[in-house]
Amino acid sequence: MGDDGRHDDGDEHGFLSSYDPGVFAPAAVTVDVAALTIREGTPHVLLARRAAHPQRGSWALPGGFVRTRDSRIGPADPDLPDAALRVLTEKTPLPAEIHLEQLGTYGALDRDPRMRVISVAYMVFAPDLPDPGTGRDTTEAAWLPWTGPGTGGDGVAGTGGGRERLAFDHDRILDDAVERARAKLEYTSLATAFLPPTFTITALRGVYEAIWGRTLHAANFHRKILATPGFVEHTGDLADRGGSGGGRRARLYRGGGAALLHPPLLRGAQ
Amino acid sequence: MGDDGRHDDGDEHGFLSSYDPGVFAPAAVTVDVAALTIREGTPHVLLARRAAHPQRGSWALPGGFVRTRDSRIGPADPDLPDAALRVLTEKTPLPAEIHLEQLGTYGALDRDPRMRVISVAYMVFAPDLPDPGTGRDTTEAAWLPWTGPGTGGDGVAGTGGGRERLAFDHDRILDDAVERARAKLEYTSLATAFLPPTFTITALRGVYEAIWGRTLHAANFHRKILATPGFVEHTGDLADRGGSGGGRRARLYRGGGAALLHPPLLRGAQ
DNA sequence: CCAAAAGTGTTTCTAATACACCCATGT
DNA sequence: ACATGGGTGTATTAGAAACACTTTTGG
Repeated sequence: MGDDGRHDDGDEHGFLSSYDPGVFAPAAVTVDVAALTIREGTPHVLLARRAAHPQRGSWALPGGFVRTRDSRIGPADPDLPDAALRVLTEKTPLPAEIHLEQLGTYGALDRDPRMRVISVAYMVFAPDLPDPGTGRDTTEAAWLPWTGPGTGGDGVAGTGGGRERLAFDHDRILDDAVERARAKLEYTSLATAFLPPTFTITALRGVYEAIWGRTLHAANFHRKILATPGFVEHTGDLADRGGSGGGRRARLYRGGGAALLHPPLLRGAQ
Repeated sequence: MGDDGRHDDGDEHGFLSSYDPGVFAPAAVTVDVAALTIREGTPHVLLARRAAHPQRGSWALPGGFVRTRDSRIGPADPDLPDAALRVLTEKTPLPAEIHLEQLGTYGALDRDPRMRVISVAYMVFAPDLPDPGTGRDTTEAAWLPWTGPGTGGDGVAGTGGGRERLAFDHDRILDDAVERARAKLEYTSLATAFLPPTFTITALRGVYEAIWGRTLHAANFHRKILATPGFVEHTGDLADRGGSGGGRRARLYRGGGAALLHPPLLRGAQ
């Protein structure tokens, strides 16, 4: 912010009142949210059909313009995370505890045909949530599987589990989000964000296997988790038996305090 | 971007021509750059004195508004990294190869007193560069030492090597940048970005020691670097002896192709 | 010769991996 | 009884850390 549009030698108060934002050709600022969860062992993402042009009818990440001042639509967003949560709850109800973090900002001049739109992308990691009903704005929304980088990259729908391409550069944002999630599983306790408040070690392993896309050695994983201080803590309870064919009841854990894991869980060799 | 300010049932072309950005109260978008280097074993950051209000005269990260359309000031920035490099080269000349990456975006409603300013922060990691002359816009700029989180946190200048507080929330951005650099040294080849094209293993170790703020075991570090595939490759040359008291001449290396390190260099125990 | 810095050898210890095995529960 | 999944024991191996030592240079 060293380069101002106006050079003013007056006192600070005089400057503030005479400031004219118009000279900077302000851009529109949006937030887009890549909300990830795990269903049936594969990553899913919350998508919404665009109700308006451009690219009306395409799937897109939930998003919307950042509100910079109070209006009849609603109050201004105090900060960017508030805006991200707001656009997300317009599509689906969220539990009280939700993991939200910034992914990055996308601002190529031509990424939106209307005008320069600079989009601050957020990631949400959530446990398996119910399917969204038709939202407040009557836009269709759904949790859809993410099956690999460039899911819609070749634009072919319905082949090999693919999905049509997302609107704007949202395919790239989504791929960046999954790649970030993969990396953060190694050295943070992020995986617990995909699970309900209490969970089993096997469920935790399922998160790693779904996001990393490969199986892990169950016995060693179990030990490694318990050997990492602060990752999980035992609740004292056992899981009530889930349906199928037998097996010992697993112990229940909840997330420990630690955000960073020492040592990390490396996915190098296996 | 699912929430548009205008609900239009017409065709896409009609929508584009009738679109009115004004309804969204667009924010100003800036880029701010935390350019880091290492001098005499401690991290330094490029700062510029603010030439205009608000906070005129305070040190701040180099920054400026993103140009969203061509004007007499200059052409529009094609993408955000272009804007970051532009505002940085206004303060100091840069070498051809420069490591630039996005840090994050800061958009709290009250972070700038003029209006809502959303700032996309970038990081630059550079080898030791000459002191900037007085820049094109006559703003004073200098490489100043970063001595710890909250360098200016208590607002006291001149005590304990401290520095006055930076403008806006730039102290926080700078601290976030250093913390990110610390983490990335572990699992990427980022450290080489702080060095000239060829360097010695000892110089590489100096980068780790400066950023992590502690000494490392020289012999084990040496072996570990050479055991990490793709981190460095030998040039075949030796460093020409630097001044002081004796010592064997070190081999010269250049950066290898690898961006990610397997295994990582953990700073856990040592 | 001596000090200083680069680089290698070697021992010790810890942690990752693989695999065998026991425990608890459902059918 | 037996299949299934949870959890533990243990041997093997790879890597991290500590320390001694050799090599090469400047004074």
